Amino acid sequence: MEDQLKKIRKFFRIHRRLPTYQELANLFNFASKNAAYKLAQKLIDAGFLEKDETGKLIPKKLFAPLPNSGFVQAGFPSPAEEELIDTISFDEYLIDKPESTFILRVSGDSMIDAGIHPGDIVLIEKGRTPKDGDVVIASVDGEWTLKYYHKEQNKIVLVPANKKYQKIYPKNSLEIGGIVISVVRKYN
Amino acid sequence: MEDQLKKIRKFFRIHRRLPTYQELANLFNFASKNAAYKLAQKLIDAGFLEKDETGKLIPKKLFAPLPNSGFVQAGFPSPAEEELIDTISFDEYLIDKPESTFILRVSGDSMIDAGIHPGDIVLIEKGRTPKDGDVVIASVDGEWTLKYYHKEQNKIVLVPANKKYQKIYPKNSLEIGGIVISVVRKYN
DNA sequence: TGACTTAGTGAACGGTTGTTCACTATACTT
DNA sequence: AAGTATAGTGAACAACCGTTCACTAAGTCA
Repeated sequence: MEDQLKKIRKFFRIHRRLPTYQELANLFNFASKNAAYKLAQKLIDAGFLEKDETGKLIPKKLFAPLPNSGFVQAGFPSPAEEELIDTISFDEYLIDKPESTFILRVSGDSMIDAGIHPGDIVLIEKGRTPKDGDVVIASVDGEWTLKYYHKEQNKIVLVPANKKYQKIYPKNSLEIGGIVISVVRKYN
Repeated sequence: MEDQLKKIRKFFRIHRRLPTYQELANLFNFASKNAAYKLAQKLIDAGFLEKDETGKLIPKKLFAPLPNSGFVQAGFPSPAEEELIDTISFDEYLIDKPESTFILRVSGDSMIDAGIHPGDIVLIEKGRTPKDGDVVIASVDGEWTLKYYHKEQNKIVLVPANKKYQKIYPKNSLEIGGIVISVVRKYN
């Protein structure tokens, strides 16, 4: 089943859409569309694909799981090996709840020691209760900044990841805009 | 034209595929498919969309540009505003050349001061000549590691972004696996 | 052995697909 | 005022769409 998904993902990567049943049949050298239809149905039942209300195949939210392409120091994984260039959909990998997730570009270096640099893009999910240690976007003195969310004996502390800045003990109200669920950086 | 793209992107986000011409017509309250057809053709000519060899619409590589959702410190951008949850395709944003890009998970902390942490995912493009200051994946003593690529009077130096480690002056052969074009980190 | 599941073939269906053509109404030039 | 783009209508075309049905061959299990 993994092999079949691999082929379909490859089609998806190349054509930027999922195949029709005829195309699916060609992909697997089936003489009949129906074989493809049944295969697709099986993959749908197994939760790997989805269908439109019009019957068209569409990618599941988590269509392509992250390929286990090995660790950097463990010998060089050849990208020529098909499996490694198997597309992952970063969209679906990064975003669980599209309706409550949004994007910000980071300015300032207050979280630089947490690996969040100016110019990076952060994905923020709102409406979730922050856990101790989460990176949150919070309103401090009318300005929104990124900080670690910590608790010290039942009191909330906002901690920057940069020695240049100080911890913040919010006095009255503390507004949390959301918690940072991922960081994306692109060079050049 | 931006408004029209917005509607199409919204359809794409919801349905996980681009509309047919009939659906496009419904989307814009056109009575005729042909109006949609012409609109699509215009957007294709302007470089915002693409067509299959079968005529179907497919997303451009850079289909949805990154929404300019403002900087963190510049007042809180409300995600309720439609435009902000306008999907960006991270895939297309991050990956220019799918055929020569692959994914690695980072182990080790040799680039931690560059904001590349253990567990992060790096996107690597192979076959490109590194520029001074690029982060590259290089083979050092038979092991692959991430390092800054620098030149000191015509000689190549591999510089880690962590004071714990030392610069490497490669003696004979130096194998560059590719250059890091982006970093993706997901929390939890 | 015999019953049952699974995987694929092949044909058929009504509806939808992308595309083209001829036509109309509105707006923008000069 | 006349001419010309631009935007949308409506109908038509063959080709293809998803889906269903009846059937076959191979494998599995008891």
